[in-house]
Amino acid sequence: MHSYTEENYLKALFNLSADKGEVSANELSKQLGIKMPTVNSMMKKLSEKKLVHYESYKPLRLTEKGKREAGLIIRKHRLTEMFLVQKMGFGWEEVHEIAEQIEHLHSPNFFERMDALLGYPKIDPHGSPIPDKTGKMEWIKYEKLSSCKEGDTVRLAAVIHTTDDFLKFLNLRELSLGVKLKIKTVEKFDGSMTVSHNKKGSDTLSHIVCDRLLVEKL
Amino acid sequence: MHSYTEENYLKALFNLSADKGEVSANELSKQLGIKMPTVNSMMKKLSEKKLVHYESYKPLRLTEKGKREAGLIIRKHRLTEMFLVQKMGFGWEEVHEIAEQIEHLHSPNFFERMDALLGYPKIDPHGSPIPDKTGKMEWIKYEKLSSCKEGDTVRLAAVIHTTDDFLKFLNLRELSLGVKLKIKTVEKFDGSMTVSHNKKGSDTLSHIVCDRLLVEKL
DNA sequence: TAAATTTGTTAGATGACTCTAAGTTATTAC
DNA sequence: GTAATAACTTAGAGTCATCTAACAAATTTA
Ligand SMILES: [Mn+2]
Ligand SMILES: [Mn+2]
Ligand SMILES: [Mn+2]
Ligand SMILES: [Mn+2]
Repeated sequence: MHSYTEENYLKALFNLSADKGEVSANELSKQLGIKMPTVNSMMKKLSEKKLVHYESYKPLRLTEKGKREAGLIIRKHRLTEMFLVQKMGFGWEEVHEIAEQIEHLHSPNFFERMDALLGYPKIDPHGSPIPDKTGKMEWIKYEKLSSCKEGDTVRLAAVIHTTDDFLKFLNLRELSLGVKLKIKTVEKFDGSMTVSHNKKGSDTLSHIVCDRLLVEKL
Repeated sequence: MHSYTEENYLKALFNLSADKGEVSANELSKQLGIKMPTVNSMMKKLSEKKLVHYESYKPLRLTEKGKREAGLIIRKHRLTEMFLVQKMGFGWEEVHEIAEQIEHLHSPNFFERMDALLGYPKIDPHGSPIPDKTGKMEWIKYEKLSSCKEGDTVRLAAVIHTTDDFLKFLNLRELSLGVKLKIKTVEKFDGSMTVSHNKKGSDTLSHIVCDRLLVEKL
């Protein structure tokens, strides 16, 4: 088994290298709030454990084993978030901090039970895919709202870069997953959008907001 | 906040000193599976933090602050066990190990929510009292089944020294909390009892078993 | 009460994770 | 293409929780 600390490095590596497949020690250091020399020695350690490919002055890459282990931790994180929202009545803005702790519990039974009680969910409360029991994650390709055009009708499918503040902002506007949006206007000069949403009136969303909302075109 | 480790020392001190109000470093060492010198230095540390009264060669005593903090950890442990049984469908023999980990989570909201969903329970699945939000615990005085007499009718109220094995043993005999027992015979020479229980026939329970069952006389 | 045993303490070391300071290599800017 | 900057590595140290070995005090046994 890996330590709490090692698990956090693995998770950060997984999340940061999601697109390019590699990360710089620098990014990792910033993400974790841990100084470079510390990260450096942990990378050597994870390399010893065959979880990370480490070569001096080269970007970091998770091994297949590393990806699998990281996927399993993310699985626990996301199952937990789903459980907290669906079964314990928390808001989607409240669950991340709690899941950060619960993801490190060692109890296959506990997570099995959560999974079963939730009916084997495929996504978490923020629309992120839940890795399967082997640590594999199915990427669902959504579009950013910011890349949609006037007249498009879309369904809100996921949010990215979720912070409490951002999620509370969405709560206020009743923007939750599954909501249907019609794009009324797109401002040329700042990329802000006016969208109408269900029975409610219309809202104007800044480019920054639209960039963090993933949608499915209808 | 206290570390995971410190919390485990506090909890062990609380449980071991429940009756006499004090513990020897030796008992504590055995309970935790940690060698004496380690315990010794931790006691000095907890003494610095005003959680333990420490004097060389004297028994250890929790301070009022120490009792309160320990009570709060035990509260989290027992609320968790109750949640796992009542809301997640675990058996009473499965929950202790999981609760040992969850009791260390730092999230007032999480435990508040558990408490509310459970309807503010006063006892855990093994019949142990759940300390209140100030860490205070109401001791309920039950009798040991082993101290009851032929002809007594009692209700099973709690189990002590609960191990998985013992709880599974009780499961097989359908001995769960609340069950009504009538004491048919008590063997003089070994203290074993024959009890009849609800519709089911009667069971013979060894003295060791009877000594671990707490009952309420009816 | 003196000896033997148990319990508690001190000293010194280790591994895990973190840091700062000081170098080294790679990248970017001019 | 050199100089400046950024990224990375090495060296050395600190904290926390643990250990073993050796010694001291208290308790038990005879
Ligand atoms: Mn999260
Ligand atoms: Mn999430
Ligand atoms: Mn327990
Ligand atoms: Mn416990």
